[in-house]
Amino acid sequence: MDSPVRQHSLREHNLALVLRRVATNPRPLSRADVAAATGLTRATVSTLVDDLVAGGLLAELEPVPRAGVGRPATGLALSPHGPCGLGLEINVDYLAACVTDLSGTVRHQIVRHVDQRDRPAGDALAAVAELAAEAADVAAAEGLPVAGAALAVPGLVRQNPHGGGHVHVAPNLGWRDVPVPAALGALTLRVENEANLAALGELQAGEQDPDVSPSFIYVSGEVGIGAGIVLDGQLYRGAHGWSGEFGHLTIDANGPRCHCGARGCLEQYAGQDAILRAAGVAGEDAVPAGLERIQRLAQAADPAMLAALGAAGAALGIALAGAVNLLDVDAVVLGGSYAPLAPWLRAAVEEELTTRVITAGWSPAEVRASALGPEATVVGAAGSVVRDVLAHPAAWLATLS
Amino acid sequence: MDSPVRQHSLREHNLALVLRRVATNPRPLSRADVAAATGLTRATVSTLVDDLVAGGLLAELEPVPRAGVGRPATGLALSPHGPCGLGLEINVDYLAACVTDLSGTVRHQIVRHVDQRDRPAGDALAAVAELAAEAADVAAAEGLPVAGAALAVPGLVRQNPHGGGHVHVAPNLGWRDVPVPAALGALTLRVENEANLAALGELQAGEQDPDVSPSFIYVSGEVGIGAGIVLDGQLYRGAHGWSGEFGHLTIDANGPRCHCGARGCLEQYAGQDAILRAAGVAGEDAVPAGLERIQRLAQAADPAMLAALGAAGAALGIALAGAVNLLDVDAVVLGGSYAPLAPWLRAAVEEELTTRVITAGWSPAEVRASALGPEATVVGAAGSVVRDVLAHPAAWLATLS
DNA sequence: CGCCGTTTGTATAGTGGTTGAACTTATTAA
DNA sequence: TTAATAAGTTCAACCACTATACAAACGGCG
Repeated sequence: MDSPVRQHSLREHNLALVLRRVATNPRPLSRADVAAATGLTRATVSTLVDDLVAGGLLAELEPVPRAGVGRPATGLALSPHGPCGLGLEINVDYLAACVTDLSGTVRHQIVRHVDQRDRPAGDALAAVAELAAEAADVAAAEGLPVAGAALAVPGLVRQNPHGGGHVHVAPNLGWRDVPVPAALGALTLRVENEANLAALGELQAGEQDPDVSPSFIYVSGEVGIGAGIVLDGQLYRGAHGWSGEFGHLTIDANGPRCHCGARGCLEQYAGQDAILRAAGVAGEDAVPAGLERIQRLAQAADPAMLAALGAAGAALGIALAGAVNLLDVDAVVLGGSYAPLAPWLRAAVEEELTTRVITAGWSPAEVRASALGPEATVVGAAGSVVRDVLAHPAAWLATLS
Repeated sequence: MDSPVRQHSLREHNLALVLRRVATNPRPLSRADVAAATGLTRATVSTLVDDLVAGGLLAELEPVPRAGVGRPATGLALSPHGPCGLGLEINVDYLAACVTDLSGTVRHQIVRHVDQRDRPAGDALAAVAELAAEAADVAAAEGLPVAGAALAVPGLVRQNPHGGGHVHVAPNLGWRDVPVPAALGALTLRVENEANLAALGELQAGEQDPDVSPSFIYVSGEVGIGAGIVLDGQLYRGAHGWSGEFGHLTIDANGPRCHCGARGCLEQYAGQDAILRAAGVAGEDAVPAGLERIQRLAQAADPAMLAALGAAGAALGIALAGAVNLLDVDAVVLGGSYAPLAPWLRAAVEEELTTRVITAGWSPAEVRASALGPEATVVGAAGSVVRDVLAHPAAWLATLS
């Protein structure tokens, strides 16, 4: 932030400005449109667009015959052959990889169902590297250069500045102090918390107007409960990258003991295990287990399960109300396994938000289910790579020459 | 954010860059020092500094005989005759005003003890305008041009973009839907929540290294409990400016009813009235009342009061632990009336933070008492005006010509 | 069918801000 | 007195933008 600004930075900024305009607009824009929207002159936009087209980020479309009089405009859109992002995910019972292009479209996706709990961390990392290589091959076959990779891990992660990092602890994977390499082959690899990347996925899916900066909390209810916090259109990572440890907000100071050592953590009320326990179906070796079990029973209107979900929703609502009071966000997104359960959780969550959020009367926070559902994480991971390219096109162009 | 960047913006940025360097450095810097620190060339720094000196923001000091060889450097420092900020505060039992110069030094301060609870909002605003005029006269007498004014109100405020705003509700003042004018005479007036401005004051007081961006939560325990959130060195205001409604975080979902309509809000455990009640001295017409009463009893080691403060600290700690889990901040600042009570609160707060914050083992959040104490709010208000000038010197220079 | 008006996109000169190198100034060390 | 050193200034060059003029590609109209 404390860097001087030279002529060059100016160009970098304006390249990004033009690219973002085209990227966030649902329909193709002409150079003249971009000029009008950004406030730059048509001449400047032309030279900027030339660079972006030469760098393979933008593509010129066939000039469509325009409605009114005058010379028809050549449409500009994100290049379908531009750099793509590689998203990777390690989770409790599966590994996943996906490739998204510049527009955020998923071009390829692989999910491998493998239980990670009994495996050493090294094996999981090796397996995900294999998956990544597979995905990279697909990208290469489609002629997409890969800009980088992002790996989602359900745990506390310290990111290194130039890729790689360190997983301090991932309780549900049984990981502790696992180093993550800075690169997969030639690709730099960013590690990040699962919920953060899912929140980014949600942000991208919801982005319409380039002038609006949404603020929301994405709650990811997997086996643990995490949250990704988006403030003014930006993912907030925290001072050490450990923001969003939502599962251990206190619901009742004297509540049941949590594995973290404290008492009455949210996870003890709204975690998957807690819901099953509250519904009286824990410990049974019934198939299906976990989320699916909950969903089946809820769909069958099992009274115990409906009550359990109501209680979980209330606890979730109390925690979310605290977060909204603190952060004044517009919306709360129920993600991860909460997304399919949203129909049964929403009422309780909304009730708590209404009574406990002090500003609810003026501008109530919206409660919505994640648009992407459980795929939000991998897609968000891949999207985060693409997002970086779109935000700093000059850096990408520099790698080409 | 979506504005194009012309040559002019470049200069604006670099003017701010140079000014910030000089402002945040404890000792005078030479042009050459600034060039080395910022990465700009000496030539560029020279022209920038010329503008800043001409605009009355920087002053050249007498060239001190330097230690080593070479031409002695002319020191640069913030001008003592530069623009100053006017801070105003309306609180339950007093009005305050203060004037701070560019360096943040308080040049003048007035406190008027008047109970606001029985007065109409208009009267309080008129009285504070009078105070502001008085302070502005003092500034004029000292030859300080006033850059603007900021008014702190203990309530929910909507800011208008160009000054003024609307107080939706300020429960402890008995205000509801009170409009605040956009200007006091010729001065634009910004309205803001009390805790936010106090947090800014704390931020300024703690600023040493220009390359470090602190993140902390400032808890202001006045009659109500508010919080100011500073993330990466920036005050976070929220989507509508309503962040930091700390007093209504839930401590116990089935706890005592709060005047906000919910149950078990933090204010019912750690508010001034709650502490007095818990110590068994509420309702008595003893003198002194309120904070002073609490302080006296605590100093006298009254067992009931010590227990009450311990309980309040624990509740505060639970709420703060939630905030730290969510936001991953470095520090928690006990401000407002919590500052003088910090000796009796700290242990309980720290205990809860240690057990309930999941990352406490890796990087525990620091708990500290506010450096400025109860003056943080007015001083922060005045400082926020100065801060704007320092952050956007070009805007100030433009007003001169 | 040809001309005009309209809009898009490009070319060219001009402007503002930064760089880099040379130069001046002020001081210490020898 | 001279050499070395560092601070600050001057000036040509450069780069990215703006403004203006112009070429290109279309519809509308007589």
